[in-house]
Amino acid sequence: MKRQVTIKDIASKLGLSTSTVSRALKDHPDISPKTRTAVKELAGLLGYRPNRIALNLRNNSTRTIGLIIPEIEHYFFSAIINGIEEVAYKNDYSVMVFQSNESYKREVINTQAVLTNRVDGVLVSFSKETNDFSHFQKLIDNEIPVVFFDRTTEELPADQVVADDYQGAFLAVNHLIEKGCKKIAHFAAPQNLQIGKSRLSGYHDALLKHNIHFRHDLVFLADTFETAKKAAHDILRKPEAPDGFFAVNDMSAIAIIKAARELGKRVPEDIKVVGFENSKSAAISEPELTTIDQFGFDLGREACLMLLKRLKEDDNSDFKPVKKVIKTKLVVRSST
Amino acid sequence: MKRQVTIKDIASKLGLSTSTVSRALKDHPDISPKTRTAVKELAGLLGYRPNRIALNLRNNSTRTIGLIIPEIEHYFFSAIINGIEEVAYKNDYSVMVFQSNESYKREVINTQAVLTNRVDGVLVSFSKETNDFSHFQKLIDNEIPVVFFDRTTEELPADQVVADDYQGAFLAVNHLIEKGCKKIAHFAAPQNLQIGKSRLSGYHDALLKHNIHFRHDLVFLADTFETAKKAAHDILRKPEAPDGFFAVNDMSAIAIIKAARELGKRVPEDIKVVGFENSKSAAISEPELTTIDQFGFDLGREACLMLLKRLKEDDNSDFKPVKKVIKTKLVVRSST
DNA sequence: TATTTTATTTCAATCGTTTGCAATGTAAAT
DNA sequence: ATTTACATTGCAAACGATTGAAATAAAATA
Repeated sequence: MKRQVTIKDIASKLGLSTSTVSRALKDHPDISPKTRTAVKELAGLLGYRPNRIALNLRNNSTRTIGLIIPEIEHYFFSAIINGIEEVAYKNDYSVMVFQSNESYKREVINTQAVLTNRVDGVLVSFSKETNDFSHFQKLIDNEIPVVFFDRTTEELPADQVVADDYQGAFLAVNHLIEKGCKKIAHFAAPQNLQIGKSRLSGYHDALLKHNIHFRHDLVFLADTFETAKKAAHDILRKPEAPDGFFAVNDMSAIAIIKAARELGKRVPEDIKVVGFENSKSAAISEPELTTIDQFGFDLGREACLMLLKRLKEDDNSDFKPVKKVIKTKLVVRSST
Repeated sequence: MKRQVTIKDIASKLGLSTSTVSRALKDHPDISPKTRTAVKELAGLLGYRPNRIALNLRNNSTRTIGLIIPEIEHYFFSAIINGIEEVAYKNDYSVMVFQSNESYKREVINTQAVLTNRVDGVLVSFSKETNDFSHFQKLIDNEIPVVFFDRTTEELPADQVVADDYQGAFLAVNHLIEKGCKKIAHFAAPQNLQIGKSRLSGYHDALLKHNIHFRHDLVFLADTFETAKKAAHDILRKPEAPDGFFAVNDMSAIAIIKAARELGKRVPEDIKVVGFENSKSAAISEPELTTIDQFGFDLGREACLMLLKRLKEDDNSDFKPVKKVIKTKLVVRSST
């Protein structure tokens, strides 16, 4: 690696001390106009750039945010990263990305990586496998601000940003009922995830509102394309199959539509389907998918803003976790 | 921020010098077994973690890779990031992500950010707007290894990893011809991008092979869903509309299918469509899209491996840029 | 016992920048 | 001409860890 131009180089070339150069570069009033311009000129000429690493060491801060996320290759998460990066960029922060790949073990390693990299703060959406949160507690113990988004927990004293999952689910199921569905199934996420619970309870309460009996045997654990396709096949083959489906995400919903078509059922005539996410794929599927917009970009933005706010606070002795809820929206398309 | 435990704390608590502690922690043979175990024990007790920032400064290296990418919210790029992060993770590197959002201006700023953050190397796929590469040249001038992927240029002395765009395009168009298409249109990417050129020439040569005359008026600049949808609408309404379409990416291809359906044309009976990417959406569209698999994950892996290899080299006086081409594959589905 | 060898440990510089305080120089005030 | 004030600049320590060279201690040899 080529040696970068340092403040020392400028100093010696000008016969000055490093302190003077340092002050000149940042317009310290003590420095005479002559030396200031001379320093700045030479700095420009040599292409001097302050060494961030040295500053990091001195200031004990890296202006870097760590992001721990299940998988990037998922529209919702990439939308969130987009929002995060946008805010970070505007505030002159950089983002380090760590994928857990839905693995608890890897997530623990990620938290360590985030620590060794001495990031200023961390944004987390944890893996489906995660039930123990002590690795995140360790971050908090190190006084590194943590903001959870989407996949969050109440067990830790940390800020949260989530979509209004309950409201979204309620809207979705309410919509199905209004469209005439009598028997509505729910393809749910694992119940260790708060989003799994909230969406299930939104489903539950929407049924309740319309005096439809909640049935445990209409709730299925199926939150990926593959599992949902398989489950939908089984369910739709039965005589008394549901006429409405509320899936915990778009991929599962699309899998249901695919399965229905394969079995010769028409969507939305025979069965109606609502997803959750409003991904690109939702607008592409045939018929186009009615879904709940989760506003991933905004969620990312808010999470990052919240973290930056924490980073500005100097005193966190009276820390009170804040929970921000992003309203969701029903997007009606032709699958209902 | 809580002060972290340092080597100094351990030293003073044990009545030793920092040098001894440092050596003890890394099993230096000079250190006596007694002190070594004592140091290690206390280090474990206090939860000592070496300060990476201090090491960064000393070693003038951050074990960090900068990634400059047009947009994360695009399946192909997120697949690439996934591959990159995988390799980086395994080699104990971290990845900093910078989006250009297809903006030249922002891309220039990104290269500056990458410099100030003192990353060890950079992976780049440049924006559609980029025609001038001097900002990347600046990275190279600073002796920061740069590897370009997907969107690359021959103008700079840097490694490249690309999909075999020519071959992919050739396969796609050849397939359309074999399926009986007589008049094949191409929805192309901007021609300042190498991928735009290569895919066009693959299209051109496949026609040539089958003695089909290449017609300029069958090539359209349309590489997004919106532009493609609009173009397809216009084209398909004409009397002598094409019976085959080769689109530069899946989104454009899906837009063509959507437009065709809206105009009452059947796919694949009336027109056949091939995309490029093999995104999640390709498997979801109706009919499912025949496409070229670009192996984004592998492309990301290879690009990162290539960069890491460069980082290991100490002497780059006889630098010879390497270009790695990832073979593509035709994935036949029901749109042809 | 004196001297050499060997095993441990410490000193001090280094990485690049910042900053409180001391030191220098110069011009104004006495 | 001497003191005072003020404007500039330099010194040195600090951030945390590493490392060549010097220093000390202990053990081995003569």
